Amino acid sequence: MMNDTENKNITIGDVAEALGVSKTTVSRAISGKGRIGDETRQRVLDYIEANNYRPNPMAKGLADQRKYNICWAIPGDSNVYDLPFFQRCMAGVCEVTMATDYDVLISLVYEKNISHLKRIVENKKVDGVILGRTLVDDLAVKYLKGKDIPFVTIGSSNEKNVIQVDNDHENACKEITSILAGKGYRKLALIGGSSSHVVNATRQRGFELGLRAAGVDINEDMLFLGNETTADVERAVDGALSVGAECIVCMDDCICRDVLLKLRRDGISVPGDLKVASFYNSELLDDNQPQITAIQYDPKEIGNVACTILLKIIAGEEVEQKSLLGYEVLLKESTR
Amino acid sequence: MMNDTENKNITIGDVAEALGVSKTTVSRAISGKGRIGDETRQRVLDYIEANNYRPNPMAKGLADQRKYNICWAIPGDSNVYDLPFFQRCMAGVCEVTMATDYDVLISLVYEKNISHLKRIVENKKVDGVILGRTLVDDLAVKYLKGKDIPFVTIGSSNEKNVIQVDNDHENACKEITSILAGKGYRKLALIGGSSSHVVNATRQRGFELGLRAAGVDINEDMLFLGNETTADVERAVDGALSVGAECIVCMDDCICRDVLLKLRRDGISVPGDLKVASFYNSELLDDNQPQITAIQYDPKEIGNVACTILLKIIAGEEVEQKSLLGYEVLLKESTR
DNA sequence: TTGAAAGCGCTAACAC
DNA sequence: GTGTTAGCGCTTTCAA
Repeated sequence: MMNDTENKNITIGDVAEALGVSKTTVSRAISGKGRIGDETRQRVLDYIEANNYRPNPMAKGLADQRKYNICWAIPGDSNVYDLPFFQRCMAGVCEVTMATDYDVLISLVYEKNISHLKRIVENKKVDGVILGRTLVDDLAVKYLKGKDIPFVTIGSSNEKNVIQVDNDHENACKEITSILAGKGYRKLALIGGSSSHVVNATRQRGFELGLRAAGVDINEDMLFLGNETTADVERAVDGALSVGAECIVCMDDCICRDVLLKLRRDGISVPGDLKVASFYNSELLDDNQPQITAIQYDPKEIGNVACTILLKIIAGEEVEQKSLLGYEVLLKESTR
Repeated sequence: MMNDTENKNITIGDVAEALGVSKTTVSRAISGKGRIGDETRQRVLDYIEANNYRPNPMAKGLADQRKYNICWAIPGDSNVYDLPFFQRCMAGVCEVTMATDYDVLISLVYEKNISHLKRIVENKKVDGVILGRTLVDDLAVKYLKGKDIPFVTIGSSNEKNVIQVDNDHENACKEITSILAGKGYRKLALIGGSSSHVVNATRQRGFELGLRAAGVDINEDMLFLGNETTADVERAVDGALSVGAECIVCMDDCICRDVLLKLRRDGISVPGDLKVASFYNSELLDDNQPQITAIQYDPKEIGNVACTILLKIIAGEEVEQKSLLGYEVLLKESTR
């Protein structure tokens, strides 16, 4: 006898009929909700397994008002979304959903335009949202707070009552800064990026705490912040050199790369003439000779945690307001 | 009078009632299907607009058996998925869906495990699939062919009857190779990666066609293929040098980076002692001094095209079996 | 041109 | 413990 053919669309009704029970019973066997006889449940489960029955998520969603999708929202600006950070983070998110009934829907959001996210939320296509990046004055955060939908942000938000998961940037930056100062490099210049990112403010704070911890006074002239373009960074490098920096601390990998290129072009040797460290490590720095002292995070872990938390919220469980993840300080050649 | 508040869930029934028409009429006004009076349609449309009514996609999907989602399937292997290529491609896909009713669902697929893709397809969560990468003997391709679901592959497939979109790697590689040979570099070594990727075979063919076009005989000893690890590549570089290569042609950006690092460590200067070119350009090579001669593609465009094609198939339109996209040959310092 | 009614496949009161 | 029934919000015959 032929095994079950690739039945087009076997429904809960078919299963019920085949087994001579009601749809409700089948539903109960699957969901585990409601009371049902052990033997009956097993019969149903066996049949389902054997015939590869899959509940239609549309119907289920319609009936129980759930979508079984979450939204992964990342910056749509081309120079941002291709940072490996987001891919890894996303993989972390997917890893978690793979073990559940949930799937991940993508949304590209822009600094001033979150219309796609709005559409997804208003079309009720998702049960929750993970914001892959958080800005200081984040449109998406504000929007989601106004809606009745669970969401978590990756990276810290200044907004109140927002569930967030982040690396412990502050302590990481504090630690690496004080280590550097402890090594005797007391003229540390900080070169930082756009101040519209919460994380940059956090890193700056970590930097200052680190200096203080090492007993070094903070010198405003050594802070070069708000650099957006490569040209800005290059200017900052010149500035740092002109005020006699012994070590340049870069707020992130992109800046550090620009700094290193500039130094190489100018014939300034690292660590010979100048030390360099970065508050964020990535493959952008991997190839550099010498290897760069930097803070190492695990983006995938962030994705994991963010997703786990979101699913908990959706399930109605309580969660921490803020989760801080660990880091590693990699001391390399560039500050030797 | 208060403007309409953020009504929780305004449904087609609410609209119908408010307007004193039937749900059918509202449905027709929205879809454009069926006959309806101009004036009636306009009234409905205006009301919908004013009250920000959004049809529930679950209900719509249930009724018309569509999911209004497509699947974006990418490799789940950590060393692969974070290639900027996939992010950019994905952005291209999203760009297209943003202008439609469709959204994008992510699936991570592995070389030997496509269970997540299967789940998404069997749970009927999507109307079609875009495979971000194609392997020679691709599990996902085989699986999807057996299912009755539209899909397109990015990258070429050897399987028959598969809709595919790809860059014109063969002609690109042929062109750059013959240009190099035409410059007088006749001892060209090719260093290539895993042969389980269709694209690598295509590139090899392009390389050989380019040599032939330039009247250079193909020398098997100059082909270093199937290199998986950095160590493999380094060995290949040694091999290439030992057979007297004047120019190393790298099959992709990753290999090229490894080659460049190795050469730098060995004190071999480019282009002084040896020329280097790459069949694929990316930011991995951007920072290199000298700049590397390479083929430039536009991943985002691939995403655009793949998605457009998939949506056409879903809509029942005819599409080309294979779409080949353009390229640019960047001649830089490294082969000067 | 419009409407009534029957589903799409599933869940959840509420009976039995 | 199991079944009946009434939805979830939308589309689509079929009549009017």
